[in-house]
Amino acid sequence: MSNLRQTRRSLPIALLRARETVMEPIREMLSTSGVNEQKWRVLRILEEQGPMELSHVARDACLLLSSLTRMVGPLQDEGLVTRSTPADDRRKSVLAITAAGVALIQAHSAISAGIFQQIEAEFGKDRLETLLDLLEDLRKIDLPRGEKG
Amino acid sequence: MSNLRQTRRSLPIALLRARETVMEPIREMLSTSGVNEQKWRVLRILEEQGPMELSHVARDACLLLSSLTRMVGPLQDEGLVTRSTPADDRRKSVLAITAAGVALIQAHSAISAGIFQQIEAEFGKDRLETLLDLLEDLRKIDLPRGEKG
DNA sequence: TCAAAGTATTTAACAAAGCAAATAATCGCT
DNA sequence: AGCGATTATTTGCTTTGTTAAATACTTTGA
Repeated sequence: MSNLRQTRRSLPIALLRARETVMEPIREMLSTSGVNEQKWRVLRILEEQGPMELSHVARDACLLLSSLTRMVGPLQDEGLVTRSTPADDRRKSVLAITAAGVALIQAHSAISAGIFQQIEAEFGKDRLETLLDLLEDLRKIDLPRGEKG
Repeated sequence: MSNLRQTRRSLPIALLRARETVMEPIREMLSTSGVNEQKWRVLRILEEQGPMELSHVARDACLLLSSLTRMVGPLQDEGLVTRSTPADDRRKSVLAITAAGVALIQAHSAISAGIFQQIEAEFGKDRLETLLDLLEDLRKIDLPRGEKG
């Protein structure tokens, strides 16, 4: 009945648009790197957190496990990661970044840092900190997850 | 303060993860709607802003124009949008949501509002407002765009 | 009026990711 | 040993990203 013309702000769209803004220069940087956005995320996560199980990498990189599985082969072929099976649980598969993978990230670290600094300069250091805090906290909220089935 | 953790916080990944958190229940909602995330965005934008040129819809929905073009046919076939060519400039193509499209959105508006309310309750109303403000401002910053060529 | 330049959209082709369902290998527990 | 749960892989299909080129229309200016 009540038809309030609610141009209510949409959190999903706001997040998407902000991400597009930030990713534009990063995508440009990656266009000369030989890896795409998803592979870049995987490498960064492995570099920061060390060897990890596939499912944990998928969770942290926001990738489906099946998508991650599919890209591991190419990543190995490019010499950027290695995989191994821990003896204590042979269902698992542990991914680790190679020296070449680290080198790839470091080769772009200057540009990457420059982009981040520009964002910081344009946006303000404390506001950026606040934003990062809020985003991390948002990640932690407990929404009722739909159990399919 | 302690310098235990060296992990630098990544804005792109933080944005992506926050978005995944928010989108999870929304994707579940959409799984019964017959439209995917992208189509949902297009319909919401048309519903809120009225008939719009394709390129403007693409910009607001964070879609490539070619991707949007590709989905217009199916959206028409499903009876959710109509397109027309304005007489004053026949290069353009204007998209408008149909009654069925509005009905589709309204059929899920209760669930959608519920999700948003839960986010608000878990996260806090003013922090959410702050987050939305920051995200919108981030969108406005002027990063040096790479001119390819 | 006509050609050139500009704008809006379309099309095509390939790589890649989402998604869902089936399969396999392994582990924990009884 | 055997059963159910966990972890990962595979597969088939759909969709989008991406790039480049083509098409259709409009504007500009000689």
